Amino acid sequence: MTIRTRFAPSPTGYLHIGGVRTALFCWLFARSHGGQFILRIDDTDHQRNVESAIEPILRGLRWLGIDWDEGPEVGGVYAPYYQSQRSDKYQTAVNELLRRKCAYRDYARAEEIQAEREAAVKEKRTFTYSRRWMAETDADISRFEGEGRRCVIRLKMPREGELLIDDLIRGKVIFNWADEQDHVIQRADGSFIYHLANVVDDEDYKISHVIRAEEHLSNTPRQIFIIQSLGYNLPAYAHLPFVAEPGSKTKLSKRKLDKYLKNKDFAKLVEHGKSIASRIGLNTDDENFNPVIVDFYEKVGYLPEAIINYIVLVGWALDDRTEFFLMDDLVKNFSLEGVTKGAASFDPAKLLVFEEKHFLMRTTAEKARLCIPFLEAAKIFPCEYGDIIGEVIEAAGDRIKVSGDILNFSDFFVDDDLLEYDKVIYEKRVTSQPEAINLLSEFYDLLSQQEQFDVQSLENLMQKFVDGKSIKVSDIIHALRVVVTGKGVGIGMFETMSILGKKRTLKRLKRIVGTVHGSVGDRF
RNA sequence: GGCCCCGUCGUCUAGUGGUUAGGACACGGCCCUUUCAAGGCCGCGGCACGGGUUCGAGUCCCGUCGGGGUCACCA
Repeated sequence: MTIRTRFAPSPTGYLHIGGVRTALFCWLFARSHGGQFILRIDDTDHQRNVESAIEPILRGLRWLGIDWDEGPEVGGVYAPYYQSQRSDKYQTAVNELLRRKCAYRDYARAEEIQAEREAAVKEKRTFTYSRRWMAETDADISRFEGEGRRCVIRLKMPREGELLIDDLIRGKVIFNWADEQDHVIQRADGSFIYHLANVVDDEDYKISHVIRAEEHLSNTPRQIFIIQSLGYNLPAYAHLPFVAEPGSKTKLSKRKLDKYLKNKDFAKLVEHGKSIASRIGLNTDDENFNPVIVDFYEKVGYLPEAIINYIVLVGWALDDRTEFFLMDDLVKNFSLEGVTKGAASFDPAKLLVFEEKHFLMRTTAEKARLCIPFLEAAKIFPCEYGDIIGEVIEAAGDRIKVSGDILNFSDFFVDDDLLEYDKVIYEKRVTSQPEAINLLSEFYDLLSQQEQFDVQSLENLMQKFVDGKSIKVSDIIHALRVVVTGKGVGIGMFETMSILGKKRTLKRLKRIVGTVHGSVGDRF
């Protein structure tokens, strides 16, 4: 049997991180068995703007390396892959269900059904529709229509017996048919409900394994009823636990950002993302600028393989020690048996660890290629010092974990006369230190006579300088850092000067100690 | 509330009757240190509870408790 799985997103306009996990597991299962992965758009209830609402989803999946064999933009033998374009198939199925008396026309008004439901709740019993407005004969139909009623089509569910589902992840799950409702499958306006469309599509597309989130487990019986009624092939089911909120078991939701921000690690993730996004002119107030949505990571410069590596481990494990995976490793090793049953919460801190590991694996040239777009977006590139980017990246080492982090080192690329200073740090390290300017001034003179500008020579020079004055390196180096880089933190000071070179280092120093041996200038 | 699912360190997990319950992240301490990272070493920390079954239970059974999902003319 050919393994065929599918991921069926609704056109919501964004790709949820939990959706990614589901899609990834479906994709991995198909790929690891030499099968096919199908993408289908569940747009039965959305009429407008479908194209713009699925674009972010398709782009997100592609960015992550999750490609589809059949579906939007690639077509396939069972096209179309949009539910909105398959109404004729659904109508045929509904007619057949009606013919086989597995479904019926129901003329109840919404309030009438509601009244029955409320009565059941009041009497504390399971609600079971009386089928009072069920029409199975032409006489019934004309009578109800004579009363001005309109009908929906409902499933005529069994009212006794059990259903056993053998789920690949949960094992055997038993449902009582009597607990199930006569669900609507076609609305009064003629449109179709998800459950019906879903089953018809899975049959038509020859889906062998339905791998989806756990929230669908409860509505599997009604789908199996349709499958059995129509004589379709029963797919294998695998219900995945969902991705939960940080530190909780509740399903992760895009709309609860405010709540998640109370989590320290989550807040840090957002903060970090915002600091990058704001520098490249992105609107960080956009509701989709949110770590629950995949777009966030792409915008800030995360590596897709890091997201994949992290998210696959939320609810799946190979063994007791292997954590680092590339896509190929996953295709080789993935199996549904490794999927865990409990909901697993999203851990922003651990995600960042995977990002770091994957980023550090890249060569300097690759990192540069990833970082440059951010410098361009921040209008720092193109610039005349562009060729030192490789040196900066190497010196920065793991201080750059995400491509956008290169912006923390933009001071290397700005014009020496336009360097901006962190006022607070400047005050602390220079203005409020009486000796600072004099020391820097003397060091400036030494530097200007220095030929060798490599790290070791500069370090030796500094050592000699402080030894001669009976002070410590730390008594001057902080002031030196602010003056040369504008910041209080950064890569090693001698590396910094070495990368900038003698000319630029002196130029920057001179802005502050320009009035040699003089007082603090009113530079800003 | 009915039905269904789930329950190992704070978090992600390994564990398929006999383990000093393992790893990773986070956290704490020490070392290193010109800042920030990183790195090295050490440490804290868990089988939800109660009954069974068994020579022996995190692992099997029952119950309790806790968490979650679902009960739409949403998907």
